[in-house]
Amino acid sequence: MATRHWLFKSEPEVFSFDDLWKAKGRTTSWDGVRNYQARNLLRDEIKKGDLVLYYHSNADPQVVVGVCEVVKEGHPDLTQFDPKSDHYDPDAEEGNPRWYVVDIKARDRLERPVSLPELKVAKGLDGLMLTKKGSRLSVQPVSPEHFARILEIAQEKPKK
DNA sequence: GCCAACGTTGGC
DNA sequence: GCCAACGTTGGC
Repeated sequence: MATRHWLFKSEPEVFSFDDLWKAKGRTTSWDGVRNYQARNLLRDEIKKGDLVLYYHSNADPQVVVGVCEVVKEGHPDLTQFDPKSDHYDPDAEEGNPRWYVVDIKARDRLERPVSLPELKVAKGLDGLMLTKKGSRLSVQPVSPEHFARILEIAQEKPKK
């Protein structure tokens, strides 16, 4: 199957691309997703070898900063069973997990971060979910064309 | 800090 | 099953 492409949002205050870069093996489990649409993608759609754009939301500025690779496909998010976790879900049953993660490994830092305003005005990114109004999904599909275009923009000089 | 957009919950 | 109330996300 062809490699597919995704975009994951993270608040850098919580877990930045630098944090991932410094993590053991530059790898982390993408835990804490508590939205069913995103869960379905993590559990069913996102495959080993897929590529992920790492996006900093709720940041100043909001930027795409790096590329990661999926190194482990959907498996249960253990934080749902941990009462001490912020992501604890009292309704999740052992043996019948409700929430899933994939593991991602940081692969490349972009030449430069590409900001949300740039993505909005860039040519060739029509229909990108990230720039749609009201699009809050924290795990989003990205078309191969859009993915390539964003990497290309990162190679270009920043526009003021 | 505000608030629009959207998702979830729960009463009926 | 409807929908109002509430909670969260995330841009501004």
